[in-house]
Amino acid sequence: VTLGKTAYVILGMLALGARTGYEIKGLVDVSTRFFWAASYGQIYPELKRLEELGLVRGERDDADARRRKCYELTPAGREALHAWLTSGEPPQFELRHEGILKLFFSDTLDPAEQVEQLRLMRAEHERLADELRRIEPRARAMAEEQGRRCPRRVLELGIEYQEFLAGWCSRMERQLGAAGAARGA
Amino acid sequence: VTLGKTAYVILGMLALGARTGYEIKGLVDVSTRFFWAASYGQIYPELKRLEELGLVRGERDDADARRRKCYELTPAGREALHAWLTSGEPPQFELRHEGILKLFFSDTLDPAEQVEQLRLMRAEHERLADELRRIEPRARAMAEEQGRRCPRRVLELGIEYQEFLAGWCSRMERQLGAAGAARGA
DNA sequence: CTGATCATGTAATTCGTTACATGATTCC
DNA sequence: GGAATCATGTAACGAATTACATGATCAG
Repeated sequence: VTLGKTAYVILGMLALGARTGYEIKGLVDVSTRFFWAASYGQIYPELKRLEELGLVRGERDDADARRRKCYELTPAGREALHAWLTSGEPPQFELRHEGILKLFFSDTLDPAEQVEQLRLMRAEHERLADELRRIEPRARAMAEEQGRRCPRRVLELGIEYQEFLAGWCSRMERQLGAAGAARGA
Repeated sequence: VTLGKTAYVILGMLALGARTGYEIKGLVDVSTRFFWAASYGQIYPELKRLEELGLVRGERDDADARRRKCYELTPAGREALHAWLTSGEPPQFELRHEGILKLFFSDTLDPAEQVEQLRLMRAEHERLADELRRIEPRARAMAEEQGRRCPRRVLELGIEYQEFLAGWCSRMERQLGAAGAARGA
């Protein structure tokens, strides 16, 4: 039985201290979401499946007013997580970017229209960069209080990544703007 | 009826001169694949659907030794493509990156193991950058012979993109390597 | 004649999102 | 009491990959 990558998101979040499906989803939404998203529709069934596989153990505490089910990693789960973290396979990588796709086919557009699409794409990446920057305090706290540096490192990569794409758009806008102006003059 | 993004890949490739499903797939594999992939399992059914919608017209020529079906854009198809290219919605963007995901959870690994994972991730992005560079002559030819500049622009973005990620890994490897050496000394 | 490439398609499966259903608790 | 949030789950759907099936043509 091979686990999907999303299973490791769950195992990883449990290792970071999340206990319920709800908490996992909450953490994902302020961290891995930007390079690996997950929805309730995946998380709850996958938790059940991981329990059947013996990688997590779930317990419903009757004393708990919220009728939540708290999970924790089993030794086997911890092992599976570590095995994945150190496995030698080239990591899966997949991008779907509608903005770049449009750009690819944009030779029939006039420069002004192309610039407009670039602006739209840049706005989106700037928005994402902002969203990430708003998370920074949380990541900094985690690094300082718990000594967990990786989430912050990855967050910083995320910000640079969004800025890289926004910056490329910006440069391209200037280039096309100059070309358009030259033609117009 | 709203079209999926992959429908626009097909419309766009037909606009660029591809005629059959096979040719579309071939072009996708040396161009958009890196930011929007498509398989036969999508292309052929989608071509049929686009024909029913009147956006493409397909013809099977009996004189053709290969029993292929040649498609072309209808005016409605050209319009749909142009409407999408100029639409004001923020472009869809989705990334699934296992390497970054691993990194996020890597606080339990020792520096040497972390560096090893970074090397793996960097190797992958360097490989992709190379793959893209091998396509460049094709894109340059298209720009010079047909005046289509967008594919080349996008290819250059693709190369810079892969190099950006490889470069980040490289920097991080050095950082962790230095930290590990300091600890070891 | 044989392997590579051209060529079209379908079926099964996997992965993931969205929407829905339900209800408790906490804060104001 | 009412809104926000906590909390768990399922069902329907959609998007995409993979594997399979089939066969023609072309280059050596």
